[in-house]
Amino acid sequence: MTSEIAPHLLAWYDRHHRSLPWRVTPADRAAGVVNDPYAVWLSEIMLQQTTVKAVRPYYERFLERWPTVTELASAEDEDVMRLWAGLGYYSRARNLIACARTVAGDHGGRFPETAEGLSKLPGIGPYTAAAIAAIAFDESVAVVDGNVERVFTRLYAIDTPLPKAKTEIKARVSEALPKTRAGDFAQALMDLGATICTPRSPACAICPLLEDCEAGGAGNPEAFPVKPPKKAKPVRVGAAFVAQRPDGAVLLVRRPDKGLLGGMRVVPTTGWTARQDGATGTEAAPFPANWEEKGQVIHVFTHFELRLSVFHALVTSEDKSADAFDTAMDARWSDAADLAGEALPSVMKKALTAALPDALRPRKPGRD
DNA sequence: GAAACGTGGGC
DNA sequence: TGCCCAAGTTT
Repeated sequence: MTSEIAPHLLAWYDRHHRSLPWRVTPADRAAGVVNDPYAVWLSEIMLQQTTVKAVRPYYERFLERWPTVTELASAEDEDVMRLWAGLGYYSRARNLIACARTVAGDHGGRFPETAEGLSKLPGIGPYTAAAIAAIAFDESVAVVDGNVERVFTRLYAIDTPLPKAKTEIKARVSEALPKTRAGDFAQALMDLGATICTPRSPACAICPLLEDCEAGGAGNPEAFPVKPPKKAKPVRVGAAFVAQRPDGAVLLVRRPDKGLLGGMRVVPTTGWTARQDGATGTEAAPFPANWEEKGQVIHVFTHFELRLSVFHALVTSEDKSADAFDTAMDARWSDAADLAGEALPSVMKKALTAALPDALRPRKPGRD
């Protein structure tokens, strides 16, 4: 029998859609307002594994600073990393730059209009390609993200563990696709997942798809989706060294493009290997100075917990060694007043604050 | 297919 | 407090 999912869902979406800065409302769309593919792309990249609440201010700042993909393509890499700082998953920012330059350079400043074309661009995988194609170009494609996985495993009580269940989920979404309003359908599914069909305590009583839903009918929606067990999170140990000049400037280096915190600014650190012992003291300092331990920072990454011992030293003119810290790691002194605006990941903001409580205040920190 | 890759918020 | 989670992609 014909699925009633799309009509039920779209009727609900017309009344209850969320208002989001990157979104054209159903009413606007009906009035002929079109989505800006650049805005859709930017929001989709930022929203990967990231909450709407966290994304909103970043999205606004990016769009104001770089209103078009061509302007973003011309941006300095480090300026992009600065504005991305704190949002996490920094390879997204590096891929954002690469993608903008490809679109500007190879596609005349226009995004490809199909999921297939979009998926060839850096940072755009199966989900994002489908989402942009549906939302910006109204291509009729299945847009499957974590929300959609949750909604559909519940609708059909799919108990195959993720990610193996993805094939069946995608097939079910495809057969539920409406003939029109592909973008609204995708966004409606995500809104439903975010506001009604939530991971815990879903609001089945007010769900527009309750009569279509197997798990909802059975009263066990929280049994879905089935996920594989998680692995234990190892602890890693290291040290961070905050070198400061008498004028307050702090020595920063740049992380390599690939890997953890790639392309971001940090103070000199030891490696963060899996070892539990060893170089967490001044013997691992980047150069000799009057290092003093100021505290410890614990920061939890996706796949390990980091315990960082934070050292501080006032570097005088006699400490030539600090200047010898050369361009291989792109080292430079950051003025005290500039520090808060640097491309510092959150873990490094914690470390700096541990050494210098006022270091990241917008105004110049306290004199020495 | 599994592992790497950030962060802040909710309960 | 600690675990889970959020519009995934890349290698």
